[in-house]
Amino acid sequence: MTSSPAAPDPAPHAVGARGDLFDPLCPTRRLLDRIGTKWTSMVVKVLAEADPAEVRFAELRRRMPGVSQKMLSATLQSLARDGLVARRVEPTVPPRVHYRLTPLGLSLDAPLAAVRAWAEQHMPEIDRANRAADESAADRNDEQ
Amino acid sequence: MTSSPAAPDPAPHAVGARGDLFDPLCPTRRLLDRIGTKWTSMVVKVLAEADPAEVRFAELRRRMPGVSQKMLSATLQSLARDGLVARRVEPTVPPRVHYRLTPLGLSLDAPLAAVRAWAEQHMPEIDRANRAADESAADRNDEQ
DNA sequence: CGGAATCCTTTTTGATACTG
DNA sequence: CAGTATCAAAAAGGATTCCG
Repeated sequence: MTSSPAAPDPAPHAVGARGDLFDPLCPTRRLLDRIGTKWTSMVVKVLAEADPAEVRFAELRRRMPGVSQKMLSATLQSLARDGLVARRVEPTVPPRVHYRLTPLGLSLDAPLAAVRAWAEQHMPEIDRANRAADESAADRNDEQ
Repeated sequence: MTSSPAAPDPAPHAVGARGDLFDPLCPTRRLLDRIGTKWTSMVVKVLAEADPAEVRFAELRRRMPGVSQKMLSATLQSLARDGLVARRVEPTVPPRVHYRLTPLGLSLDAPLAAVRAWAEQHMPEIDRANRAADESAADRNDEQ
């Protein structure tokens, strides 16, 4: 991925690694680099569906089985930097940190939901295609 | 990414690296792992917009500045395996290979177009948010 | 509690060279 | 032309430890 959500990007405005020699780093690519980031779109989904819109870190983690706190933290920072989630810290003695989607983040949920819907509808077909491809490969190995 | 589109995946049906101990590897995640793959969604876009629906490898490459032929090849293989693109080989002496979207692949373009549209509409906001975040960071460094 | 920092491993990507 | 193979670099991800 071009932009790194995990690392606090030392040179935030240096768009391409070696500069934008080629494509103008189209917004779509940049966005997909972000939402492709393993946990990003899940955070958006979970927050979009959260009923009290604000969710605490630990609770968020509980709702996303498999995230390490490092990745969740990095993902949330990245989303906050992008203005998609808002962070609120209660200055209590063990601090309580709440996250929620901004209006911008919420608006992203719509197109993502479309992708989700497509995935749920068509992944079986993709799986079938994969099995078919595997079989053909096996056939080619058998034919002698 | 969980599934590797570049490498011909030695164990195609082993969904999770350590098994699906947690989430059932929801279809959405699996799909996003694929379309997050740097070039996948661009191939879908380019092929969806191609007027003769079929495009040759070299032409495809020309339309996607920055792809290495290795990655384009890997991406196309992955998409073909998933049943999203069809491959047609003319058995001429230098072979001509054409790619086109399958109906399934074409149907994926719709949700992806929604994401693209969102990106083009809102990336300026995201950029603004990033600049704001950078400034705050700079401020925090200046205050002594 | 919510992280930040560090270390280490796996995956991904790109350059380059070679082939049917 | 359309790849494959190989190698090296980089990025992502996870585990662990430490801190306010």
